[in-house]
This record gives sequence, structure tokens and C-alpha cells, in this order.
Amino acid sequence: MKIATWNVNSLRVRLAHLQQWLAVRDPDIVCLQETKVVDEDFPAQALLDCGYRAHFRGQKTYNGVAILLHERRRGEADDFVSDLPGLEDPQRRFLALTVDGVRVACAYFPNGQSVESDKFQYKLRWLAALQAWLPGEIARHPRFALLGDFNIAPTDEDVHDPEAWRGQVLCTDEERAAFRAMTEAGLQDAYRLFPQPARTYTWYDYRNFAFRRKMGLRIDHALVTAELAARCTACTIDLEMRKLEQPSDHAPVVAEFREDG
DNA sequence: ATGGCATGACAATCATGA
Repeated sequence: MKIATWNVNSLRVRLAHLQQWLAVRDPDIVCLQETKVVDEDFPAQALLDCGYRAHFRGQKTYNGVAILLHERRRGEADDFVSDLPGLEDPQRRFLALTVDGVRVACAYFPNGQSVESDKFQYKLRWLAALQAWLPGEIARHPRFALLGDFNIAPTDEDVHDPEAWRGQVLCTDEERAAFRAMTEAGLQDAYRLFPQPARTYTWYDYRNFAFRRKMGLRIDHALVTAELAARCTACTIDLEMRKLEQPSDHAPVVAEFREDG
């Protein structure tokens, strides 16, 4: 089973890239962020034509999340949740559902803009609500995965220039502490279960030839419970998608799992 | 030097991203 996450930075603009990637990678479950499309305009039929059922919550202009399920996944999506429990929030950033024995949460964490900003306080509130929600889910679902654009680079190793980014939003102690709290609650960073190529990140700024210069951050993650980690066989950042014409500034992350029961 | 680039709403610039 392959479970993936991708911040597409507008599903309308990136639909052809997504379709191409689905055909090549053939994931079972895909978490999308920054769809930037209201539900009435979500390209559900185009994705169905690719073999994927979609669950989605969008809004005008900003945010928007979706979970795609390959039709080979026969199970119905159970226990569907939109919006982070315990947080009053008009922004569409969160979905969770259970399919074929795996609970998957798709999250678009707030960016935070800058540490002085009100948006950073919102990010901390959002992180606190997530932190409050996780233990129950982990206890109820031995096979639980939290994927998405976390907008947190968990360690200096996840940053092309740690000194330049020290204390900046995405790299602050508070955000990194929140990330560690998730791992201490029982989730493992699937990417770090394996040796990985150097200077490989999930986000590269559109400006200043950042991708070509390998100036990026690893802020998109797949966190999994021990039972899934034990079955995880690979976790890959699909840099090929960042090389295309008119790419998303984020690359997909794909985690693969054995299904040996 | 708070810029650079991309997207969307809107109809010239502006909010937001990270």
C-alpha cells in the first residue's frame, strides 16, 4: 500500500501534473493540500476517470484539502472527519478517514508567516488542537498515519541553511517542540526510517533558482504509528515533479507499506 | 535592500505563501 501527500498549490493549475503522477506512481491513498478550489468546482469526475474517489473540503482562494482513494481500495471510507476537533476554524485544513484498516489524516498546517504575526499564534493554537486530538486516534487505531504539509522543518538536517533559518518560522523551537510531541505521542517520521540522499527537501522557493541550487526545506511529512512503521518499506520525495514546467513549489512524499496482515 | 515568484480575486494591485 502506498500512502502519499502533496501540496499541489492549486489543484486547477496542477491537475495534469497530478493525473500524470497518479498514473506513474499508482498510490492507494493521496492527501492533497492547497487545492484552492471550492467544493462545487472540485474535479471529482476527472479524478474518478483516473481511478480515484475523492473526499474534499475546500474554500475560495486559500487552503483546501482532499483525500483520494484508489478504486482498488474496496472498503468504504469510515469515520470521516473534516476540520480539526476542538478548534473553531473556518479554514479548510484537515480531513481524516479510515479505509481498509488504516486511519489517515490529511493536514495543511498553518504557515505562521512570521513569529511576530497573529498568524503564528493561530499556528500554535492549531498545533495544540492537533496535539490534543492525536493520542485518542493513536490509541483507537494501531494503523494511523498523519500526512501533509506540516510547515515545520523538524531538525537542522531538514534545512538547506540552518543558520539562515534559525529562529525563523518553520524552524522555531516552539514548532520543533510540537513536532517532537507528535513523535513522543507514538508517531514516527517515515522518511527517517531509511537512509536518504543528501540535500533532498520537499519545498523549494520559486524564487532565486532555489530548486536548481538545492535550497529547500523538508516540511511535508508522513508520520506513522509503530505498527505501520514496522511494515514501511520505503519513503521517497518525488523530486521529479518539482522539475516539470509550472510545478508546485512542493514535491510529493510517498510512503510504502507491506500488507502482510 | 523585506525584494525575488506563483496563485487567485479582481480588474490595479493586493493577500498569502514559506
